[in-house]
Amino acid sequence: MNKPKPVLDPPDKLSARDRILAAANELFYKEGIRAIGIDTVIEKAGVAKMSLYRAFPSKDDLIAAFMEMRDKIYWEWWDGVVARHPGDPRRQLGALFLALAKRTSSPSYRGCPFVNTAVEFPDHSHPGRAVAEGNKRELRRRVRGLVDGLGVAAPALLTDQLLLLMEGAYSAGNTLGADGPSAAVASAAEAIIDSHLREDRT
Amino acid sequence: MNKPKPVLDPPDKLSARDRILAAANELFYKEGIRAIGIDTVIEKAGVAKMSLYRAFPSKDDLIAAFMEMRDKIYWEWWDGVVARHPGDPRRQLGALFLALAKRTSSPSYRGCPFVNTAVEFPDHSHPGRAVAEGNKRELRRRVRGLVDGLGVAAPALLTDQLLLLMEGAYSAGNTLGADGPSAAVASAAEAIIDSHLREDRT
DNA sequence: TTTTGTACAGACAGGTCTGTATCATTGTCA
DNA sequence: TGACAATGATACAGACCTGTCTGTACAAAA
Repeated sequence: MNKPKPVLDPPDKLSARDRILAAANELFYKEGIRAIGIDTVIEKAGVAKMSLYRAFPSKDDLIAAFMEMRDKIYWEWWDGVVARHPGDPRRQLGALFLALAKRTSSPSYRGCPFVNTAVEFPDHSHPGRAVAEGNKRELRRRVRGLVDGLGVAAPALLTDQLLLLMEGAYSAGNTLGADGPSAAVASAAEAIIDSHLREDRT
Repeated sequence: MNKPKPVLDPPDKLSARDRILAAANELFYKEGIRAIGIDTVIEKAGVAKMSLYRAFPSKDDLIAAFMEMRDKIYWEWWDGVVARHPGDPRRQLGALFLALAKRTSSPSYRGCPFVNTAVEFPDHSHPGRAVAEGNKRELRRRVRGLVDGLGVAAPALLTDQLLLLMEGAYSAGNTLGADGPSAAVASAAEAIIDSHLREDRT
């Protein structure tokens, strides 16, 4: 009888689960996971509390799902950039670092979500942190794959050096902001790669 | 009733304030600030709750004091490393990056406390975050000071590239651990610096 | 001795957190 | 129409959080 809500989400084809995940994605990234309570998530998602706990048995499960969603999006972005230069690892790396510089220099950038989750949850057995660490291991694996295509003498070293630049851009984008060092990441990668190629030639 | 306030701390026993700060330093760094409650701090410090609130009006004030303590320690460490090669910015940078590699490759390393606090508190007006951002700005200023001594053509760019490596070592030390890329930071810095010096020569 | 500053111990208030229980409502499809 | 699954609304439990309050102990200063 009492109907205070006029159901203002008409063709909301998204399921409650998807709306929850979308809300958590935004809130967790922008405000931090520990800072956001379940009530804030369900309010933003426009969903009942029980709908959340039916889809995710606990907050940790929601955090893990949030991380897995970010992981999936990340590699889709990665594949999209890499696909622009098929068979050319040198250009693929260049494009990745250029895209990275742009992304981490955005004013709304709040750091790498995987790093942030690792910071908020020191326990390695936390399901969210586990996904985050998996992302970083996969990142190392993929960069190594591209570096191997360059034919340098020390591919493992170059891989790690490039990873440092990527992680640095993520972190500096958060702490120093859009005017920070993140914009220099592409040129730094070029310099490092060139130094390895040059050494290879001698 | 003007009190001269000699404040002779008994050498055998730290003041309540110092014990609180020491406990918070350990707990906040190892477990995260939001994860640690006041009760945990006072229990570890062996101190009454009112002793904490007399020394620090609020938890935020304790966080800020923790950050300031870390900031002080950080620059003392920095000055100690730099002092080993007076008047030689090239060697000073090399020593800093070598020390950084060692520090961030320790198994107990949990990331840069300033970065971690910035991650946990997105609000720029938070007193703890303010100190953290100040530390990063000062870091940029100091690196720039050393780079200026190298006489390269693009000191601002080299500064930012080196900062990316430093931040990357901090971050990777946390997410990828002791076997991660952090150990490569010194060689990466050498390569970047050399590339600038070489370009300068041409 | 009296006063004062500092500290410990513990109860408590008021709020927020995660997670559960119960019931009402809606949309879909047979 | 009727059954059923998904969802909404809401109250609640129990834990934990920050911060306050009261009372006690002790040592140094006045």
